[in-house]
Amino acid sequence: MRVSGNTGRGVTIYSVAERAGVSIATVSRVLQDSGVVSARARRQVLEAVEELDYVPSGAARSLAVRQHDTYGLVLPELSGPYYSELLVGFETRAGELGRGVMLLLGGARDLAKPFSTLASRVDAICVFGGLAAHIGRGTRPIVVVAGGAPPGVEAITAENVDSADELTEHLLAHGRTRLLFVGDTTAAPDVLERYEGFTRAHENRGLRAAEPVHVEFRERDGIVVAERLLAGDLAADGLVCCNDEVALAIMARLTDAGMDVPDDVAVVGWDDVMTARYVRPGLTTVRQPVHQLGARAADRLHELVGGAPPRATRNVLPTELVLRGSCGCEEHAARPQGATSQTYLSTPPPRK
Amino acid sequence: MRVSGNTGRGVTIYSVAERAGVSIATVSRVLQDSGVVSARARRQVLEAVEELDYVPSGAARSLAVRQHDTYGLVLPELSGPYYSELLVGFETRAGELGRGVMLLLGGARDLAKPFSTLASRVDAICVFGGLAAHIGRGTRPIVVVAGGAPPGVEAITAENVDSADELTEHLLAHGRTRLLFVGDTTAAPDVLERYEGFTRAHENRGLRAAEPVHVEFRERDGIVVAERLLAGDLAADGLVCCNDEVALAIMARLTDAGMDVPDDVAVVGWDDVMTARYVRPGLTTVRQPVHQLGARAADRLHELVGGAPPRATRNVLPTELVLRGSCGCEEHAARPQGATSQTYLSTPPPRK
DNA sequence: TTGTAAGCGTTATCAT
DNA sequence: ATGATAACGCTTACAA
Repeated sequence: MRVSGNTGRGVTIYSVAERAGVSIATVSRVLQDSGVVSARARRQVLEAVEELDYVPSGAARSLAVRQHDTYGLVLPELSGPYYSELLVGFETRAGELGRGVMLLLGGARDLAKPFSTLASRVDAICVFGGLAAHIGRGTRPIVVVAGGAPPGVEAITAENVDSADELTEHLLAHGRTRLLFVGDTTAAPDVLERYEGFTRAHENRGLRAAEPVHVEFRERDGIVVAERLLAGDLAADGLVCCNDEVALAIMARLTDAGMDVPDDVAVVGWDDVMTARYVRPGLTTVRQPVHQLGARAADRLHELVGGAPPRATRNVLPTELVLRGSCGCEEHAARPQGATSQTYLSTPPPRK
Repeated sequence: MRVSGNTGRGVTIYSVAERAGVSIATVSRVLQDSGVVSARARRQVLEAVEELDYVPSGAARSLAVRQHDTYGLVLPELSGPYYSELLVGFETRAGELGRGVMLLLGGARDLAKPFSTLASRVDAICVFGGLAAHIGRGTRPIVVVAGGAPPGVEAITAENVDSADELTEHLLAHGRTRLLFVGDTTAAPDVLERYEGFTRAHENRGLRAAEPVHVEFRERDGIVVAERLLAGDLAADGLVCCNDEVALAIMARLTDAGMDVPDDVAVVGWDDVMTARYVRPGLTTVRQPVHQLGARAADRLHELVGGAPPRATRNVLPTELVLRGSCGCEEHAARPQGATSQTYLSTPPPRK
């Protein structure tokens, strides 16, 4: 039988109770704002808390209420605005729901151990599509964001096929005849879907789409493609790139070597990064509702934890084309650098 | 007296023990890899874990070991590469130390409650400079990163005064005579330090520095400054901006209006964002060791939790100037867009 | 309105 | 090598 419970050195709820001259139950009540407490008791407890500089043990609370009040987020990295915005959306919504966020970054390391450690500390987990394979056994509620999910696991993703189709058709309509898709379709489900749209646009015109040019996501990978183009190893009058970083790197290298974008070759990308509206010509790209993606994920986790059944159908959020000069659109070509001349193919959302 | 301990619905260490035909102590031993366990027992436990899809309770563990094995990170936002890199550095190092990371984003909301909730769930906290005021009472080990810390609290920051001095002197050496500092010196300690360097460079030449032009951090704020310049409300032949976003926005708007950068006015910034090397002229800027800043913070937290005494002296990390065309450097001015023509004033670190 | 006491699911100390 | 069992610090019926 415990007498004071205040055996250790740390200041606990027992210390506070003792100092305030009340029971630990009362302390808990005022701190949780639950139950009824006399003004006098409340004041004394608050005073004691202040004087003792008391910080409750989240672990003890979690254990007692059998809930961590924390959601986990697993991302591969944090370069560029994409992941950051996803994270912000997630964290913001989680905060609104009164939940904390534990972050796990994929990097190169083996995720198995970190992942299960994470699972032991949170109520539910949101994992980024490309990392879905790392998911262990399905004890915690999980949603996969931006990518395919194993059967039974809920998925939330931005629309890819249609916008890729639309973007490709746009290039085709500009009179381009030899389009290349640049991106590793095996690396991420998103990229594969974009290639599908690329293919579909060709088929709709009775054309046959070229095989994808597999490259990674980074700037240096774009350079490589540009070099191959310049060397004649690759031929194209239009490039549909898996993201803006690659697109921008290609554009820069090509321009650098004396080629003209979009006259010699049109270049388009995905993400609408900041640089896209600062380069000349502006980069035509696809803007994704990344913030909402994150927010939606947090929402769904919350509902799942609350006992809601997982959704069978994929949760798909609409994207929008941002037309600037790099695709060959005349009206944007002449604008000087820095002008944010652009056309939205769907209603632009308010920039947060 | 507890009989099975397995009263609830969840699968606990008791369920595993029962299924494996051993005691919970043995289960704990094999899971923690502590103590000696027979191969047979180990196998049975592992099997039971697998079959039951057992996820340990991090809360219970934390309570027992009186440690969360998690560090908190408090940031104001996540726009641009600055905060992201800080976060990545922090998370990476924390991961290496076997610690999880809980993230709290400042935004507009009141941080008091979220902050103390965070404090109850982690062993130590790293808070970004501008948010230092939100720190409650000092129960947990804390480090402040990129900014001033209250007395007694450890601080880690990038060098600001010297590099600002150097950058300003560089502009002065280019023959510029009317320099303006653009940034809110009251918003962040970092900005104030940069203005100090700006002032010092002037004093070293017997000149008097102009008062700072107070603006926020964002692109739109840069636009405002550019408009004032164009309207003649402000006069300058050189702009030292508190960050690249503002600098780029100004440059773009000015160029747009027919002015020439750097001929009419030189523009420099801070952070070396991606766009800085894609615009023409390239933006001269200061690169900060943000990743290391984060990593160092995680390291220090770890040491503090381990019982090390807080350091009295500020931990200052060196920065480097990145010279491109926007400051008036001839050799970079002529390079076509996209070329990463630049000069480092100190050894460039390997890009991670 | 307040207090008592039974959990919550681990770890770790003793015995055995 | 293994098993009881006492913490760990909190929440929450249930009593008073």
